[in-house]
Amino acid sequence: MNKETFYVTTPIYYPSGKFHIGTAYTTVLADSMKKLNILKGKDSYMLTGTDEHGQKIEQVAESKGQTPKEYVDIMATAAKELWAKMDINYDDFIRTTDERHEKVVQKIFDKFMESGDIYKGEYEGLYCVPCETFFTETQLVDGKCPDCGREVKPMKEEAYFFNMKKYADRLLKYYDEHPDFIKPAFRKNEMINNFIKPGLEDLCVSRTTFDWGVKVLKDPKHVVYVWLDALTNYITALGYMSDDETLFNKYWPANLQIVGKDIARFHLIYWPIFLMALDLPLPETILVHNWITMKDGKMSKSKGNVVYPELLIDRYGLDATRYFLLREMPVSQDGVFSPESFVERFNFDLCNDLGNLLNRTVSMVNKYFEGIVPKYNGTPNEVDKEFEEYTVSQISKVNECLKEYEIANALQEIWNIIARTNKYIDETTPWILAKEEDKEKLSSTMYHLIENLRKIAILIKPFMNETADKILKQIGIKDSNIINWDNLCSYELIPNNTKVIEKGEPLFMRLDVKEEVEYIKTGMKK
RNA sequence: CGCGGGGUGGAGCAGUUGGCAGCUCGUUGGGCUCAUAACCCAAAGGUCGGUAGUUCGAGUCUACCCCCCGCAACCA
Repeated sequence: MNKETFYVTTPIYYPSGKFHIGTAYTTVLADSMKKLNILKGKDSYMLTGTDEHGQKIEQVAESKGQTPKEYVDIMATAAKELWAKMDINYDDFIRTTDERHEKVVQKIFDKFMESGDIYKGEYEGLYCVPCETFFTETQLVDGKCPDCGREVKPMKEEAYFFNMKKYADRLLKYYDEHPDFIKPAFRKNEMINNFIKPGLEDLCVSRTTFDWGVKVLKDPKHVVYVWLDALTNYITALGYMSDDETLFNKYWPANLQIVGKDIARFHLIYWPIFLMALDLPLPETILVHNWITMKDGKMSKSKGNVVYPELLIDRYGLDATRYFLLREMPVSQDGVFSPESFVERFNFDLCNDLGNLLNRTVSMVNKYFEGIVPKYNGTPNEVDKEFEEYTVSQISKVNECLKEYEIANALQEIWNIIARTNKYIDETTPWILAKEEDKEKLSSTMYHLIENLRKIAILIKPFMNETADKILKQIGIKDSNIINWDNLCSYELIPNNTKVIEKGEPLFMRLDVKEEVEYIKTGMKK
């Protein structure tokens, strides 16, 4: 009943087009953290969703001859299909067009009006009449509208503003007192130097130039403008200010909110301030990750270098795709996607190191012990002892990385265990032990190999669930009590008479580099 | 102009509190046969962007400079 809780969120994605691997990355990251915390025995909850309001959606829908609602319904369905395909274990999918969300946004807006945090003012900007859009000076291309290239002119419109200035000092103090609030830490300096120190500007929270949004109850010609609508999803989804606040009371504040660097500012400044204004606790950690880029820079449709997750999943499987994304993206730096690196990681890490380790181990247990894993006999020799010590120390390294949400490093440390386990086979040379009929040593070696495979399976389970289960199945481990994070370090858990599968099945089949690189390149151009 | 990130053997990257420069891939040579032509070992290869300084000692600290990427405010 009183299990520790873990609440993780992704951003709500803006469905102005198909989701690419960047979006998939964020979601996989969140999903992995949820799965990890389930393995740790926590009551875990994950939220994702879509941000469906705004002028751009209105325009995209119109260009397709659909109403905004028709359009976002299609996109939300597509998103859910993708997450199902990617084994994303979310608990709730919030849409900003959900009634439960809209009603609470209106309540929050009213509350801020009453408290004086929101006031009526005038929004001044450069307006492109044909596009019906405001732009900032820096957005303009040669002083003209970036969309249509026509002249823009200064315009004013009535708008509501949120008083950000008032909270600037409190925010700085909060940053200072909560070093884990922002990860990686350099993002904090970026926010302070660029936005807070020069003086926060108040945020425009309503517009009158378009309709596709949440109506302001007390002034219906206004719709709530983007961030107040979007950011509050993290609490409206939990039922905050609704008739039933059970989930909210249980899971808020969030333990981890994952965002891309493009929306860092909104989550690191405006979001905490909104929460302060509501007198709510702030999330424990907001993790800002960088982007997946291509060799020629950012992914963009015009460059024809966009990679969609389906391309990789359909041909190479979900786990290979998830592994690549998590392994190749160092959260605090941009990671480069290339077909070559994808295929190489697949072959080296998945086939040669992991797949082959399982295969040779299963084969030996069958050959030398009729498939029955021998009993544990401690560490009868130095080699076994050193092997156990190494593995256990690696596991604590993995935990350290995960604590800091350095997932790529965590995977690297896990793969070090895999490499060390392969090396252990060469150190112990079971084929020679078999010839010499040194049953004691041979038993210990086989037991240690199986035990390490159990550990490896658990370690990768949050990231590659299906592969982990395949490994456990092949080494004959069924008892869920020995498949959890807490007893990861123990070496005494393989039950007597555990029997490995008779004929090992390859986890991953190696790829022809040339052929597959070509395949991915072709797929990227489509 | 400002702010943030980065500049480490052929490629991609690690290098917390300053102390013989590491990893993966590639190259070369060797070993093994349990295994998915997989696995293991070894070697070659770096004046750690530049200059000056602090120090017994700096990739790691200080100052200045050069180059690359991103951000620059209401654009999801």
